[in-house]
Amino acid sequence: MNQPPAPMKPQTRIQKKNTDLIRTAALEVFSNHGFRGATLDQIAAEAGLSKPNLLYYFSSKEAIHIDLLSDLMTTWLDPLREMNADGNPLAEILAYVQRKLQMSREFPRESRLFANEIVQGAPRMIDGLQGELKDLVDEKAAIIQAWCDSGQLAPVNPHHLIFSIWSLTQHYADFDVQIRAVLGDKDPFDDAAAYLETLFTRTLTPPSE
Amino acid sequence: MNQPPAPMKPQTRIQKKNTDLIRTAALEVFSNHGFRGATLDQIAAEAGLSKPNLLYYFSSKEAIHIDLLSDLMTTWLDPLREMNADGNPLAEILAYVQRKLQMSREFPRESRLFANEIVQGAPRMIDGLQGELKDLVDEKAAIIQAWCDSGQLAPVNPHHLIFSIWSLTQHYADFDVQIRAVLGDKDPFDDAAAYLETLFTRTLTPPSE
DNA sequence: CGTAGCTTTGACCAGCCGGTCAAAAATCAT
DNA sequence: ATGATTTTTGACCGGCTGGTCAAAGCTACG
Repeated sequence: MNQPPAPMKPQTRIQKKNTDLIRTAALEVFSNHGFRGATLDQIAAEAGLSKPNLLYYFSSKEAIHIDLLSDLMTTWLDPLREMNADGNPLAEILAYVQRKLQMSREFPRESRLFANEIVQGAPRMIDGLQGELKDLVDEKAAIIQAWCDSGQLAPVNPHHLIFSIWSLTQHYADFDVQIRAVLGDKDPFDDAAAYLETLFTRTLTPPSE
Repeated sequence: MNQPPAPMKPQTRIQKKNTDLIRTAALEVFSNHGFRGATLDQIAAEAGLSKPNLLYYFSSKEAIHIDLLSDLMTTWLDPLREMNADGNPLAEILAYVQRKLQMSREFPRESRLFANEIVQGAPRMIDGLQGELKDLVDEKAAIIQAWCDSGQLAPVNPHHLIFSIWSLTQHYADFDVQIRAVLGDKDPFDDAAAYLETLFTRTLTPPSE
């Protein structure tokens, strides 16, 4: 049989090499231009392959995009999963903030891919958002609520706390151009880390008394 | 002479009506699909005009987009311009936060148009970012710095404070889909307003002593 | 070395999309 | 009313883009 091995795990070494090449190239192009703005020719050029060769490994442009997004959803939530109900509340949250900021620094393409998709209504992610993501957020929000109730954290709306962490950290990847336009080309991440540490410490430290 | 009146101010009543129709339609389509994802046919349909008719009023698809963006840049910065060096520092900043959040609530399309453009590297806005926007931000950052120095605000990095206000407020427009996926379809803005009030109050209230 | 299966590609296609144009329709000035 | 001007549109075009296909090249293995 001659069937392109698109949806299943790659098997031969050359299949693994080329699907990885394609994923990397597609991430670069999709994150810079969005789904509709990206072309298969661009992705092929970036990957150093011919266009029909891309379509030998993935059945369509959309298949590549979906492949990237489904990978992304899980890895993107990993830092939140690590938040531990048994740790020190403030330390756990500050560590989560720093992990998330670190992801914006190391993986800005992934962040922008995500942002592009959400801003345009997440047509290809809505299921994941309402399922995996909502469940995890609700679970962690309950933990934060418990921390507030026990007086270990100053009282806050737990869901909006999580939204604010996403917002503030991803902003440094997604709006990178704007930030550099204002600050010049100096790397903003060290200052950002210090600022966010201060902001969340002041917001969450319970009133000493 | 027969010259399309595209770049100058509309004159006849019918010109004003149709350019406004087109702007409204284009805002809807561009904000939902991005520049590349939007088509002239979509915009024409949304405006209730024929495609050649669009191009009678605007010389190209890009001309419509640029028209929207240049309007946006100034109105988007208005809330920041209103921040008054002579007012009460904390109150001034909290009022700015609420104005900006209100804009996300009332004009989510404008916010998403802006976000789409920035995330993809702002190819058509970079000049405005490095000019008008940078100048205004530097000016207001100096005011905030003075407030911190005089002890009226807790010390913070002024530029990153401004970034955080942008990030947190625009998030509720740009990532609306994600927020509603987690919270359900209940309007999140009232809770957001309360949360942001708390967050910035705690962050900026100087240590009482 | 031969061959069976995996990989690569040049040539091609149909549909879409931004944009043009000439002519028709509507509007306006007198 | 009527001629001049503005507005509208159907028909069309060339280039791009996602995707196909058959044939050629390559690899692994007996």
